[in-house]
This record gives sequence, structure tokens and C-alpha cells, in this order.
Amino acid sequence: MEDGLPKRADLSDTLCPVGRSAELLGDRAVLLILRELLFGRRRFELIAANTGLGPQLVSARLKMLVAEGVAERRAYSERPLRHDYWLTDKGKALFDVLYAMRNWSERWAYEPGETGDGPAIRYVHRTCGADVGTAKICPGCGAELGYGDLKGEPSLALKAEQVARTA
Amino acid sequence: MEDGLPKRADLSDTLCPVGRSAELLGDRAVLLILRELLFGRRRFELIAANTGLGPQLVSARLKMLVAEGVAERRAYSERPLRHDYWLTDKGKALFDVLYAMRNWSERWAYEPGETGDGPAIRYVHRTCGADVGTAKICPGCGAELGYGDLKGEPSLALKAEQVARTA
DNA sequence: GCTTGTCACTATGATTATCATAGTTACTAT
DNA sequence: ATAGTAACTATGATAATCATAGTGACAAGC
Repeated sequence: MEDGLPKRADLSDTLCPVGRSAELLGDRAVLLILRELLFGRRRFELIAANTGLGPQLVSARLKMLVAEGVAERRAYSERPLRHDYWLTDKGKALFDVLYAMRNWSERWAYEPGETGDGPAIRYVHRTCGADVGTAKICPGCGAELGYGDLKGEPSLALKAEQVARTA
Repeated sequence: MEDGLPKRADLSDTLCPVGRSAELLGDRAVLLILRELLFGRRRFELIAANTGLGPQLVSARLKMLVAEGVAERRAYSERPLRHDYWLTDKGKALFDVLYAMRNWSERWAYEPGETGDGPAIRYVHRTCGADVGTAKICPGCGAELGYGDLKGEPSLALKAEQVARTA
């Protein structure tokens, strides 16, 4: 392997929409990298450090995400020549999936008290300021919540973990 | 391996909610099995046939899903003794994630005309009858859409594929 | 009462992906 | 000239997956 996803029974041509996205999203590395990109962490080394994935895996998956049109590779410096990765519109639309994952986890994946109190990440609607909790539509203004609409505030415990990871 | 998920860098204790669910959902087999369970296909052989996964993988993942409290193993016949798998509330809540995946695919994952015309699966809100398209809240009555609220009608092309798979 | 069939699995060996670690390239800064 | 930084590539050990075949418990037909 060196150019993307594992080669298993191929589901990319199934007509089932869940099967199709499962080909892309049913991969731990991809989900973690998308998380980083959605949070605006675009540089290779940052992604590798925050996800704990080896550079070979990060490299393979980023290439695949670019090939799939989910991400774009851009030069952010000419000398020295350096590249980073940005989500395309197709990639940004995956926010909904990761947000649903986050909501599920906040409700079902923690022991009581594990995150201090309150959620692991608190999300606030940028346009109206309401704390959205784990809602799909803003409890403050009723708007649908999509890419770019929310501002996340990690709990102290999660912040500490993130600092430890990149140190 | 024989008792669940691959043993990679462990993320199940990360405080990040996306990381935590990625440990569960970042696996093609798990997503496909959840799709089957959400569609009410509960028997082992049906799941194996519809997903195209080998029985060893199906077995390992179902065990893990039961251990995680996402699914439950029930006897549906005493003689002969036969078991099938049901989603728990924790499992049913994953509907939101798979529905987000479906919505993303319908918008981004098909070539024009690939599904005939219209979506690969048409969803109708059970309580008000509206076609929900790819909305997060019902365009007919404004209700939030969750597990059990929708009735799916696969396109002719998808139906044909499903029949071919189990034949 | 013996064969065939069904269903939920388990066993096995070849193939393929992942992990940890180290190394490379192309520059900048001291 | 040496050290540092960022984005990777290379390598070998380990671990997961795939395809295929087989098992155990029963039912149904001849």
C-alpha cells in the first residue's frame, strides 16, 4: 500500500449511500485527519502529532483525500517550499458526520464525571451565541448547524490532553 | 485477533469525542453492520450476505458491538437454538451518524444519473409523510429526524443490487 | 434412520495493512 | 559548518483481513 486506502472488498461502487461513504469514513486514520482539518489544523506535522498516527499513514491518507476531492494541497511558503492541507466544499460537508459523532459520544461514550462536568467540548453558535449542547438545530435561534457555524471550547481536561500530545 | 476491533494505537481513552467514536466507527465492517442493524436486518447470515464481509469479521465485530453495549444478542428460536442481534438505545442513537453519512453521499458521492434520477434511497417522514430529501429537520413539519422516524425507499437500481447480493 | 438443508458460527493459511523507528530532502538560522 | 524545521519516504516486525472450508445442533423429507 502506498497510495490511499487499504484494498479490501471494494464498496466504492455500491449504490448504497452508507456503503459508499463507509469506504471513505470507515477508517480511523481518515476520521482523525478530518477532525484535524475541520479544526483548522492543516500542517502535516501537526496532524501527525495530534492524531498520534505515523507519518506514513498520514501521508497515504492525505494523498487519498486529495485524490477524492475532499482536501486540497496548497503551498503556504515558497522558500522553503512547504505545503499544507485544506478542506474542499466536499470535505467541509463532512462536518455534519463528525458533528453527529461528537454528539453521540457526548451522550453515550463517557463515564459520569469523566470530562469534569459538562461536555468534553462545549459548542456555541457563532451567530447567536447560544450554547448548542448536542442539538442538531440551534436551541437559541432555530438555525441548522453546519460547517463554520460553531465555536468549540474544549474542557480543561481535554485541553490538557491536547497540550500533552504536542509536547 | 478474535474479540473485536483491531489493536492499534488506542484512542478509546482520549477525551476527544470524535476520537472516541472514531475508535468504534472508524471501521468499515462496523459501519456496514450498523447499517444492516438499523435497517432491521438482524440475522447473522443476512448481515454477512448484505455486507459482503466474511463470517469471521462479522462474528468479531458483533461480539465487540455487544461488549460495547451497542447491540444485544437474543435468542429468536429455542429449537433449534438461534440468535440474532438487536440495537440497544446506545446503538439506535448512531442513526444520526449514519444518516449524516447518507446525506453526504447523496450530495457528493454519485456521478449525475448514477442512481437513475432522484436519490439512491428516498426517505419519507413517517408521521407527516413528507419526503425529507437530505434535510436534518423535516421540511414538512419541522420535527427533528431520528431513529425510527423515517421510511426508506431504495431506488430501483439499489434494489436490484441488494437482490443480487443475497442471491 | 439417513441424507440433505439451514443457521450461526470457528479454523486455517496467504495476503495485506499498520506501527515504530530511522532516514532523506531542502531549505533557514546561528 | 552545525543545528534546526517541515514534509515527507524506507524498512522490517507485527497484526488484521480475505477466501475458503469445516463444525455443531437441529429440522424436514424420503
